[in-house]
Amino acid sequence: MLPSPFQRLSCGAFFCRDDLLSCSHEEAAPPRLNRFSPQAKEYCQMKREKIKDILGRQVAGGGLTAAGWVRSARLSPNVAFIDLTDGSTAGGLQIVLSPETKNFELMERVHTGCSVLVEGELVDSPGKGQKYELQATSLALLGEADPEQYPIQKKKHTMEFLRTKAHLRVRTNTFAAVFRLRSHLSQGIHHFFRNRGFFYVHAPLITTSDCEGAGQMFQVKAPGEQEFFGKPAWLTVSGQLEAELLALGLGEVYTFGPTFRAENSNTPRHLSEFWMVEPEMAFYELSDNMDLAEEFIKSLLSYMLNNDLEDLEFMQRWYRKGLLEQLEKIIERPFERLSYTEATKQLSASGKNFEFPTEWGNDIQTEHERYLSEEKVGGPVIIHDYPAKIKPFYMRLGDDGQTVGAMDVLLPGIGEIIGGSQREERYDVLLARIRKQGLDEAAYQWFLDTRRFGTVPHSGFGLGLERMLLFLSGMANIRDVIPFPRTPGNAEF
RNA sequence: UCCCCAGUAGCUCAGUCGGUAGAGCAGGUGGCUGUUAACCACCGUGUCCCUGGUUCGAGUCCGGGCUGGGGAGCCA
Repeated sequence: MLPSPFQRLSCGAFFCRDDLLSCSHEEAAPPRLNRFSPQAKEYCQMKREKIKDILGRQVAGGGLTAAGWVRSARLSPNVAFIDLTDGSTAGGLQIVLSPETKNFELMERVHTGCSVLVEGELVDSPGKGQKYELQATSLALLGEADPEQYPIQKKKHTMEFLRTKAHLRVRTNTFAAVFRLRSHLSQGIHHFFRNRGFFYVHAPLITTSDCEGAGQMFQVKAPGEQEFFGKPAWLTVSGQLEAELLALGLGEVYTFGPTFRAENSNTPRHLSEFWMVEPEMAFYELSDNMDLAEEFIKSLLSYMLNNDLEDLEFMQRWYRKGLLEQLEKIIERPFERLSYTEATKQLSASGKNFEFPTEWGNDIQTEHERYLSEEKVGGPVIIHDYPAKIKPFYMRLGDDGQTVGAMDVLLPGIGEIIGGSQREERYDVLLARIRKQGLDEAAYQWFLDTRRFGTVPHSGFGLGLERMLLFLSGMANIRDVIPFPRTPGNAEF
């Protein structure tokens, strides 16, 4: 464990060891208090309380200790204010200091970005904008932030600028809210599947199956000439194939983890490293798959409204008007379902002057998706049963011999959020499709084995975590809903 | 990868006809008993993205490049 200048006492308060701050690692000596907090001993009277809990109190009154980062500070001779946040909640705690506050003079060094520890009494706030405020009895400055150098100012910054400060942007209201939403969304995913008896399985991230169906892959190499795994290996683009193996034994499973695409995609909706949820279910046909996908999205939105309404309200206020209403509408209404064939007919009949052709056999383009989900339906749309020739080998061939049991869920403003299919469970048909698409059947022997031995109908889909988060946060760029985005030419932090 | 747009102070931007740059915010100093985008006064701030060219003279015009953004493709 690294020596830290900050030590946490059993009471929960912090103090600073200046022997560690000055890097003279004296042993055994009783820890001396840091110059910023000569009175820190007294903070051991009380445990530090999270601002979320403080603001959630039924009534004011009583002493407490709060610690966090200064969002803004205002100082006059006889009164000073700190807007304090500790990440626990969207709101800040209003700290009021007076010359009677111990170490009031430290306020001259308290600026946006500083970390402080404050002891005081919680009172009803006479000011506007907050219910409670903390009347500080003492102040400790844990970490200064030179206002001439600290890049985050108490004003609006552009997302582009904050992206270059990804190590500090979590200290803004927006990014703290987004990352709390991200955490809740992840929890909501596990919640949904656990309630339905699905098992959480872990697919490998390193794979030796070239061509998992989706685009370019990152190659994995160890130092030296030899192939570390005995053959070329790559980072996975999907856990689907392995999830299928596990579903054909466990019944209903899901993976949830990072996945990697080496595509040179430069858009607000693509990452080189992103997180994907991939349920895979035995004994599910395509309609069951679509039912599950619809329930899944609705359940996630409900979960978020029930568990992190505050951050959603923040995002609605600053980033997307009408966000909550939009989410509630989606929960209430059935998703529109359209076969690919019907969809192309509607596109052709729309009277729109599309750039790309809408004849049967062509892929659905972004402009088509937007028309269907934003104009025609005005809500989520599921397109199913696509032409076989534009879809991968593992999708189940329909009785017509022309279509496969694929389905995409489109969300307004986002486009494709889910892609899935019923899997081809018939050995002969699957083998024929592998051969037809020019793939190496030997590399898929283990995959084919599941169809040779005890095969059953099964289905699954993949949902992009960041796209879901984009949708429910109202953020515009996918690079702003993952803490440290990886995109072509960019892997800082 | 293709198309379009942008790059000027710490941040957001303006900069006219080619004549060597200036606003707001942030910051500093002083003032102010309650602010919450605080307020009032004063102060400072520049590789005008890089590179080559045209010109007496380039932030401004032209070529090449880099970075960022938007759109498209690929996809989740």
